[in-house]
Amino acid sequence: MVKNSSPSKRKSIPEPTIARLPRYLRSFAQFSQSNQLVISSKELAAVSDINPAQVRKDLAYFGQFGQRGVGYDVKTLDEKMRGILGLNKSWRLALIGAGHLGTALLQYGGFAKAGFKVEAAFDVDPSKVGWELEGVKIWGTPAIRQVVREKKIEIGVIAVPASQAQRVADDLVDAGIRAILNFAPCALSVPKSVLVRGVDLASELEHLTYFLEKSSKSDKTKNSG
Amino acid sequence: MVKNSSPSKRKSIPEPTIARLPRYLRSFAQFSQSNQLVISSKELAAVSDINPAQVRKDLAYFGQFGQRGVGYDVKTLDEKMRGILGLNKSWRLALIGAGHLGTALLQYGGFAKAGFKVEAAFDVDPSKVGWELEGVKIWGTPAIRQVVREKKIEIGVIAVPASQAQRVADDLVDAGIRAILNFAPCALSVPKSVLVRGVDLASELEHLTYFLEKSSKSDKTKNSG
DNA sequence: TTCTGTGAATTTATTCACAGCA
DNA sequence: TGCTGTGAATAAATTCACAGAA
Repeated sequence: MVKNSSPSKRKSIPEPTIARLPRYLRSFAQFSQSNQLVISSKELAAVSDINPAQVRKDLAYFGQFGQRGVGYDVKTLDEKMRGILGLNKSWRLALIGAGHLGTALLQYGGFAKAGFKVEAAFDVDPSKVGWELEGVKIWGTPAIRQVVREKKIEIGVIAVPASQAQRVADDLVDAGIRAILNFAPCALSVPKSVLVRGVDLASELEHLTYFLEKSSKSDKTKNSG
Repeated sequence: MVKNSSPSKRKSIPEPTIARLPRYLRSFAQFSQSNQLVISSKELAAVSDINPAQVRKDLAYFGQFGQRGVGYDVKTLDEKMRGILGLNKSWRLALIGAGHLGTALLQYGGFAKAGFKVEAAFDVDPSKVGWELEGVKIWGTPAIRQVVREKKIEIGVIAVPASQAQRVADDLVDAGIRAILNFAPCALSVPKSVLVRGVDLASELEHLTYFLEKSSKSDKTKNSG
């Protein structure tokens, strides 16, 4: 309906490109640590296990950050990419489910480092309610709507069993959440204005076993053929 | 080099197809529960949020499982897909890192249900060594090589901090592991005979914020234009 | 020279559209 | 009629290959 004419997105960015940006970000951190100020697409490609032309194309979608004959300034590129991923602001998160997975997510430094601030945690277990976990207050699940609304929380992280996930998602949607990261192994139905990203741990293993199974089978074929 | 002529893979299967198989598996479970014996590609597509033609093409890569005018027998399809994903056997897993994430992975029933058996857990913390976690014995990390080899463990799940991940991966490789699922936010360098799949929790959030940031920006554009 | 930025070529994945079977 | 299976058409992503800037 709307013509795509804004200068920041003359062509729409391919999904796989977006998925690669966080990987580049990790690489910049690596290079920064070893005081390397400039990187070439070739180097970046090598550590990210990607084709150099792909790297250049990915970066070029967002502007001309490199210098011909030289490469890319690590710091500049890091800042630009953070801006593109929306990591210049501190996003307000809610964690639903204060079990082991929830605790792992809070402890794991990656969230805070990338500018995510967990504003509240929720759990059904009354013995947990009122306590703090890694400095984050735990509320009962009935409080989700009110607290999420009051604290203007933008992203919900669902770390509850599959049986409870849809109910939690409904509450988050009611409270005006903008995006959900779902660790429960089930699909969620939400209005299409709300972004959902699912991480299914068992799926990842099943993807591995597909290849293991396949290679076992071709070994057998080799012997019998 | 080698001509691809085996009947089970006349054409090589697209990666995205493989990634969708676990999703189909979840859907079959749903339909089985509600005693629906037959599904059409349309129904399967609706719950999986995929195009029906895509569903048919995905399934047809592996054989002709459907019946024209009718649909697919849920039970048959479920069994076939499990076979293709290698889920008919019980895979032997090692969990490295018995912190909150490791515990969450053990507790989360999805692994056992999909036929994964965690044979041993490992941790650097001496106070954990010798104890059991969800019925799985915890060993010290120096035991990785011996235990993995003795128990013929095939898949390693790395749930340790990034700083320790590469060392752990090296030990697993030495012990003859075939695949690694890596939850540490870093790339691992392993021989190419070993499969690695990384799950980066922060990346998933960053993917979400990219879209949130973009929609915020286009809102502003709307007002100023 | 070296390395970026980018059209063109190629490869891969998705969707259409319909023949064929129940 | 209703649905699968699949070539053909389309769309999307990757890679090549080279012009152009430092």
